[in-house]
Amino acid sequence: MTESPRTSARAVPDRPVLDGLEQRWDEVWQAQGTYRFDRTAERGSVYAIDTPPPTVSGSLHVGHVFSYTHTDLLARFQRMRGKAVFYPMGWDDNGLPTERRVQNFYGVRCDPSQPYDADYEPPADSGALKKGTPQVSISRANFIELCHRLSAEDEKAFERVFKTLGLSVDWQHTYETIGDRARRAAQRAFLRNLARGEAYATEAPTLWDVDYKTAVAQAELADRDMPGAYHRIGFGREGAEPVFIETTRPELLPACVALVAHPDDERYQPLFGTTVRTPLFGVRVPVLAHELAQPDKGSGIAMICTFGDTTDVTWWRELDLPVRSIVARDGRLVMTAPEGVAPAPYAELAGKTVKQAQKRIVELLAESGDLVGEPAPITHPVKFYERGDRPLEIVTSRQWYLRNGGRDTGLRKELLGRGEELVWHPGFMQSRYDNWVGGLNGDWLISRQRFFGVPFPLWYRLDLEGEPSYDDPLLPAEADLPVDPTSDVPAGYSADQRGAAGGFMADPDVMDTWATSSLTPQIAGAWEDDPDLFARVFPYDLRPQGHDIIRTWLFSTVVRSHLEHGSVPWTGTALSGWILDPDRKKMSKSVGNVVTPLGLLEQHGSDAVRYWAANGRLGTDTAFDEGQMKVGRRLAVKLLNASKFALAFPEAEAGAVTEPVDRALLARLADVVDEATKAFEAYDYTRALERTESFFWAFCDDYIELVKGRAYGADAPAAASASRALRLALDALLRLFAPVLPFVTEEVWSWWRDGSVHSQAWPTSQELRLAGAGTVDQDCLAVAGTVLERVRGEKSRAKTSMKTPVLRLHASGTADDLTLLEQVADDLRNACLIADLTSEVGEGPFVVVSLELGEAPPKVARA
RNA sequence: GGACCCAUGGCUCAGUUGGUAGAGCAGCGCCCUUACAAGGCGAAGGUCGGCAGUUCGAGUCUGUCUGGGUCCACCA
Repeated sequence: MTESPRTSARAVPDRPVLDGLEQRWDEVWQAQGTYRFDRTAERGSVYAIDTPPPTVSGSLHVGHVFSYTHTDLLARFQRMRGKAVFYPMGWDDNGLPTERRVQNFYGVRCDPSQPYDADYEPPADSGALKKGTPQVSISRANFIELCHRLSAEDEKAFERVFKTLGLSVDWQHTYETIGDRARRAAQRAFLRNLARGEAYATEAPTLWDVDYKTAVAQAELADRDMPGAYHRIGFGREGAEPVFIETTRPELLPACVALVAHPDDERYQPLFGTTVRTPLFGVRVPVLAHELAQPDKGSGIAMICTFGDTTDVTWWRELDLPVRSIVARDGRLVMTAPEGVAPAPYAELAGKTVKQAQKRIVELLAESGDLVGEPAPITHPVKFYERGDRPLEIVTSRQWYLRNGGRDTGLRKELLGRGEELVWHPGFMQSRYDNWVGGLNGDWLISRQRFFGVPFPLWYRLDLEGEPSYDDPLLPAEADLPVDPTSDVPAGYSADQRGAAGGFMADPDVMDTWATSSLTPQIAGAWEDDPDLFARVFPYDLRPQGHDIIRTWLFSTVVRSHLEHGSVPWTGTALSGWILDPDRKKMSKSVGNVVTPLGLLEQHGSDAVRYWAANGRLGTDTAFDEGQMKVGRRLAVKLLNASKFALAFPEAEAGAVTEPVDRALLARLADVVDEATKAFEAYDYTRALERTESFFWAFCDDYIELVKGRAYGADAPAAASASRALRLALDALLRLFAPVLPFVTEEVWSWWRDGSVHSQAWPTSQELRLAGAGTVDQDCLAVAGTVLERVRGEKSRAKTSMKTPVLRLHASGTADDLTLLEQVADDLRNACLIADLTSEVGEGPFVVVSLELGEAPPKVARA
């Protein structure tokens, strides 16, 4: 492909092409600030978007291209409707994904006990590390430096993809979730939550990832089917047969604190109130009754361990049982047996992983005869951290929580009410929200025992023994935020008092990434930092996002806004669907990594890829379909060529649309504008595109063919009417296509118009009706279409060229039809090469009665 | 176990308030026609997952079943 020659800024190229449009127009848009937010606009004329900050942990994938295009379509429509569009971009670079990427990329591990090394440099061949390369321990500060370094590189790459894709983001409004502004907002919001009693810390059993060594929240859980086995184990009784339980976690036997059966279970009623002895470890545990025990499960009686699953936690709490923990935070069994547990057999398990311990204890139980029969294999769902590799354990630890209605019916109702206030696109997605909020079983655990995150902004006083007092933390002033309590010093203390008796210590934890992400409206809108801006954008108009994170991002954002501002964070939300493999599965990582966004954009062109994305309705999963991209590319090419044709004739004076066909075309286009507008207003960009596209192809195939002869012809007024109508139609069409095909429409616009098409007003039917001289009968186009179709059909059937003349054509229809025919007769003679066009009044619809083809013209070799 | 979405020609999908189905792609045939051959034109191809209802009439409303998919819950 060669670059189209362009002699001046306003000329139609001889051979227009799509290649290179992305770079050329992105540069112009950035230079001219085409998408800059007008921050003098009043709230009423602002359209504010709470853009999803993509996770910066590698590369964007096809799904991003898909859903971010959806947002851009809506943004561009709103902009053309006269709104000042606030369309920021954020980078979600804090949290575990970045840590994991840094670990793998540089082959390092964060060890908070290491001192900072100012001269540390990661290995030069980073990024090509083989799996299993031993990780180098570096300090927390060095680790965080690497997080910043790597995420900054990724963010540059992401920005390039988004610009190539043509997102009309205002790149002057960007933020990072680990940036100062985000940390300040997250800490400020937390301090206010704390002051209002919405945030609290407590020591309790929590779900724990043994690899990441952090607590995780309910919203981050994922069930995975895992192989397991029921082990039937006997518990000894004084002077009676043993009681048999079945468990999938025999390794937790040393942590057993009771047995439990349903109160109505007659088999076990005699045992309630008695005690039994755990095999191997000889601990005396009570047999208790609780409604949660299911008689039909296993043997109907379960062992309660501290802690095997969340039901254990419930039993432990409600039955007021002691703690006998054996699983440490690294996923290994503690070295010392809990009190009362026989040390000898336990010593065989100490230090082993849960998996290893299970293997050994099964051997021990088999040897001792306490294991009955062979373990019965089953497959059962096991809770995982959604990013984790090993099943979650439950450990007791001190954690921060934020009230989210999980333990408070009143708050839960209010939050359901907020969901009701939102306009959901599509509407059925609200049930996801309702399901989730209705099913919450605890408050939101917001603390993480990690490094690259927003630290909790507080310190604890140390008493004279050096023990922290958690009840009255030392808090920073809001004006001092953000703070890092591990390096900053609380007011009234000096740095050398850190960790000293009578001094202070930092809260060691960072916030859950969602605790920051839930504040994206506040961060992007510069809450408190720039009250003027915030007032112009909040509450936002739109939250676009994936439907998989309704329970996390969407819900948590509603929670924060409800607590802090007493309102919804936005008035509407648009949920994009998944990208599916050609075999209808969710787009797999492997495919997603092979098909890189930039590669796609380069191969098909951004407009073509956007066209494919625009065909995916909100909330609907869409197949990854390069065929659709080819169709989109063809559409863009067609737009270039049709525009070139439409602009080939001299510009006529205003009001020169006189011919019925021309006026009918504009009238039909006016209807299309109305439909597209209505669809876009309802967030149905797909329908808007479909209507526009359908009109456009008819415009090319029928209308242009019909008026071509007249436009080239010598009848000046008639030619002027065609030229004028072509330009009016093109003008409106370019604007209708502009949200979907920003590059090609801008290119064509630049051939004959000033400014950017993206700054123009969205077309209205009114302007077309005015230009097209009011209401006209569109049916002459239908009559012409009937003739065109028939003539093409006959020529095709006769396997002859479209240049073959029609000697005679005879049509029949109502008197009205024949009047319409008369209006288009000249154009039809030109377009179809009809020598003799006759008609008669007849019954029924307009129809071509007969036609006779002439001789095909001699084939002439083209130059 | 609870909730939600989907099921229309080989493939991907339209079908707005109910009136006997539309498009694109693929396949097939034809055409170098002065905007367009990485193009254009044309013909063919479905009775709308099954069943039962409401209705004069249902792809389009109700119930039910089947088959996909998703979310949540359970997970001794």
